[in-house]
Amino acid sequence: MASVPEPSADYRETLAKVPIFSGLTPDELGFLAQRAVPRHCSPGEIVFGEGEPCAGLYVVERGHIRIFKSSASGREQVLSIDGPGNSVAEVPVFDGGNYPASGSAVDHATLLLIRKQDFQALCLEHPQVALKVLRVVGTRLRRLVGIIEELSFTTVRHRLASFLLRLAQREGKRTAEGVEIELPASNQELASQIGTVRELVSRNLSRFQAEGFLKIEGRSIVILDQKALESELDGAQ
Amino acid sequence: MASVPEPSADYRETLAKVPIFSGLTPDELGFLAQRAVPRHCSPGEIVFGEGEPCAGLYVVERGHIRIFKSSASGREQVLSIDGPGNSVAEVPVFDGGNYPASGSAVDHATLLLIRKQDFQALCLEHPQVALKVLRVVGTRLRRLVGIIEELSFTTVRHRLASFLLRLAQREGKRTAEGVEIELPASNQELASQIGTVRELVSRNLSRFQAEGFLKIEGRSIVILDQKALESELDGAQ
DNA sequence: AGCCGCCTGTGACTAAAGTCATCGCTCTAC
DNA sequence: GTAGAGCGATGACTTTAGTCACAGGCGGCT
Repeated sequence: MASVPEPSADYRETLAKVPIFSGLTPDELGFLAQRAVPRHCSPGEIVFGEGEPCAGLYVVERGHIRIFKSSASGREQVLSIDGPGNSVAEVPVFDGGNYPASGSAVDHATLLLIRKQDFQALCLEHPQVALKVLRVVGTRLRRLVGIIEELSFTTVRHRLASFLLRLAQREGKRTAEGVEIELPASNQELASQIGTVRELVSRNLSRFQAEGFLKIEGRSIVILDQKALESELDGAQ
Repeated sequence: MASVPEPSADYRETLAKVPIFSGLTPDELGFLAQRAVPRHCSPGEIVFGEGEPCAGLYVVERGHIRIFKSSASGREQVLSIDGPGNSVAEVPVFDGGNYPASGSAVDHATLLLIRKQDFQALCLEHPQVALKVLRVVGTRLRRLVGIIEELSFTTVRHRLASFLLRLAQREGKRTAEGVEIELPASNQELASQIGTVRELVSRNLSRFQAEGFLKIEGRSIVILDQKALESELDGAQ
């Protein structure tokens, strides 16, 4: 039964790994750790829903959180996926509004909730923390601008190519044939990450395969001709 | 020659009106005002270009700044338009990166540049300033999420309807027939604000007119049937 | 085994989005 | 006035996106 961590584990270790808390002393981390509310989520579970009042900020300890918008007709658009060491929902903590999008757990995830008022107090005492949050939010904002750019200027084919290349760069394994990458759990999920529907993902993947750019092996893919995929990008339409 | 303001005007007044500086004392405002670099821009002039290193944050004193992305093929996507009292380019000041998008003056605009290091110093001394910046950035982030939502889930027709209604709500004048609003200078410009091309704006406006929703009178429009326009929104497709 | 739920892949279709070319209007410069 | 630039409207067309329907595969469960 080694699977359960120490019952009343100290969260300091987790918090110390989070960039926005990197400048804090052990005491200060302890203060936060004491007040943090742990939460476990099963795959698919909603962590917070769009429009709900904001309880606070979540720090991801284990697993991944998917931030997304959903439409009336059931489509979803993923805004970001955050893993261990990331924080999510920093924004509504500061502007007082509700959550602007929903968050769900991708896999089994462990989170720490830092309550709004605790966090604001911390920022007033430690201005560097606020500056670090600004940096994190800045990155988030850049990512959103990137999504807008892709949605506004490019085709599904282009976005898929760029998605695959990004995956390859981050977690691709070099093999004899080419770079092997692991696709998201389903085409539906991939579709919501690049802003389209399941069918178009399937079709465009097949087409890439037919063109000899890649080889599909179930949920993993081998990129055979990376150059060709890259050349899909510069036309930028 | 009354067009030129006092040569060495004090910028404190301007800065005092900016939300992020609202908690500062006159002395502190004076400190900033002394270091601020004034800048005048003519209509269409580029204030900063995407990818350029960030000099600092701009406060809009007069006129309007248009923040936008442009594509290789010449299309543009407007991210926001900020007027007097707003600040622009807060983000790259904090994350150290380059400007994520370009900024251009819509009309004759007067700006104050607050240099990066001055502003960071201010935030460290006055944590509340950082918190206020976070609030502003939060608003910006929400707006971007809104754009993504519209681009990803809706049609041009829908976005146009929602754009007109937003305009009507903010600056519409009630008349006997309906609400009168003033369109952006050109259809091209309107197109980049809702993420499409000139022709589709023209066509969809005509179509709305043909359907009796509105009446086009040059660059201004009278919304005759607001309910009808609103009902374009809920289908959310 | 047999059924169910969930996923993929595809063909056939509709409907948006975007492109291209053209016409006509208006304003400005000369 | 006249030529040219710039913009709007519009028709004809191409391309892309999205929808619908259905066939099959795979795994879990009873």
